[in-house]
Amino acid sequence: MTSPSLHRRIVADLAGEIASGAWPPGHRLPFEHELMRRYGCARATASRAVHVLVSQGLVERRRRAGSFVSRPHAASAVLHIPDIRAAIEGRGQDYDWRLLSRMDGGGASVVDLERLNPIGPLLSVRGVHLADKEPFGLEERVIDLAAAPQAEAESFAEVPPGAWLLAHVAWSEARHEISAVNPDRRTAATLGVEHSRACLAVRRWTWRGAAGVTFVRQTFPSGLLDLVAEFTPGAR
Amino acid sequence: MTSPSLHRRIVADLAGEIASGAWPPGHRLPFEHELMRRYGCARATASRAVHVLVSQGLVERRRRAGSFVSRPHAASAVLHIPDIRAAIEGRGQDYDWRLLSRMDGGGASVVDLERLNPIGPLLSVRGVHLADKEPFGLEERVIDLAAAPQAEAESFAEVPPGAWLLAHVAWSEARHEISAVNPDRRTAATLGVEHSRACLAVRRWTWRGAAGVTFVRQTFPSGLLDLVAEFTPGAR
DNA sequence: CCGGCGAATATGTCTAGACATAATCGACAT
DNA sequence: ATGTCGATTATGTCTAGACATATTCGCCGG
Repeated sequence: MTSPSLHRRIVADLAGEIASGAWPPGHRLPFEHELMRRYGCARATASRAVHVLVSQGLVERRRRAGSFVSRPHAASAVLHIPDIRAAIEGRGQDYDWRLLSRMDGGGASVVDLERLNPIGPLLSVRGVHLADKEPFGLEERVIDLAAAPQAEAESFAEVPPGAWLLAHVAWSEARHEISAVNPDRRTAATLGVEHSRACLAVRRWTWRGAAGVTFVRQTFPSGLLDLVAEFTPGAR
Repeated sequence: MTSPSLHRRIVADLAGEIASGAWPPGHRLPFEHELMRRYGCARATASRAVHVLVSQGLVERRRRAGSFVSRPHAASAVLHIPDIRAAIEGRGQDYDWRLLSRMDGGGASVVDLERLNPIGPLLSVRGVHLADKEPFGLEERVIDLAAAPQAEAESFAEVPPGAWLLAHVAWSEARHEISAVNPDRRTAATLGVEHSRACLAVRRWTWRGAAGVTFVRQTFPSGLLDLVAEFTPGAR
């Protein structure tokens, strides 16, 4: 047993009480002065430990009142955004990208584009992710050329736009909406599935500040891709 | 303009440089001593500001080398776990819960149950969430009675087990898997939809430490429920 | 019984130090 | 060229204070 640092030990002790259920939501933590006494440390150290728990969402603090185990735990989890290439190769299959079309203008619904709030001319890219040459997922993407001017010179014939954007464009905010859909006629034909086949649809908007960077709609036939979200307090 | 606190201002300034793209991934932040000079503060204050960015995942620090804008940004987002009742009432509809069955033992696939790692006897609950008396989603749940002994005395005829568990049982870890499925015959009949109708399926395992608390499989016909995940650096 | 006011108190923020530690860099020797 | 070693340096951790500020609680008067 190494001894990392005192404030980490305090964090671990307090988190343990919470995780075990001994301190239920709403329970008041020991005051900083009590922690000082218990661990023989300065107030800054006790305070820092409790702040770590606050930043993890485990604890809420109120002046004069104290620190409390927070309730809403259940409301969120960390969603792992899959890298499609990695997901396919993780299944032991070969990854390929096939560009279907690349054109100026916005090839998405008006509602979706409005939410993006683009400021410049748009570029639309449509293509298929392939696993062992079989369709794995359809990608329909709109890129704001004001946010990613270099995209104009990129054909996206070899490199899927998702990977390209990740490497070339900074962004600060993203929103994902996940739903199940029956594919429309064109999507079903492209993916080689029936209209009746359930598909997982991910729509993602990406912004830098208030300005839209890109919107993408990805459609995966059922069974090919699972999205995973986890909640683990100590993580990060 | 109010002036909140100095370290918050430093955090905001640094985060702004990162969000704007001015400091790309890999860029080195100013040293703490440089921040002390620039803001006229003590080192602890500068250090605290950078630590906040670390806890947000925006920055990584290496001794002697300095602090750097971190790369992997894209890999995760915060998934909002919907409260089904709130989702339905948010649509302006009335919420209802109809219990279909409540029995001892595990009514789920062996694989799903193994992952749960239950330690006590199991209770299975099956029921439907209703919006304006129409089926909204099917819930099939397994509860480990060792983790939630009070569940034995609860009929779940009035209260859906999700809400009940949230209020009565503490947990520390959860895993969600989201997929699109075509409902099997029984599920389709219960939900009043065709087998061809795409459905969103959420499977959720909940643990306290290593011991399983509950496993649930929820199935929603397409169009009724969207899952939303967001990435916002300053959030929390 | 209720409402307002003041005192007590826990956290919020910050300073000015101190010593510890790991990583880097450069000088030096091989 | 290459490898070793020690000095340097930036962060890691912590102390012992200080003043600020929001809440709560109890007292007291109406």
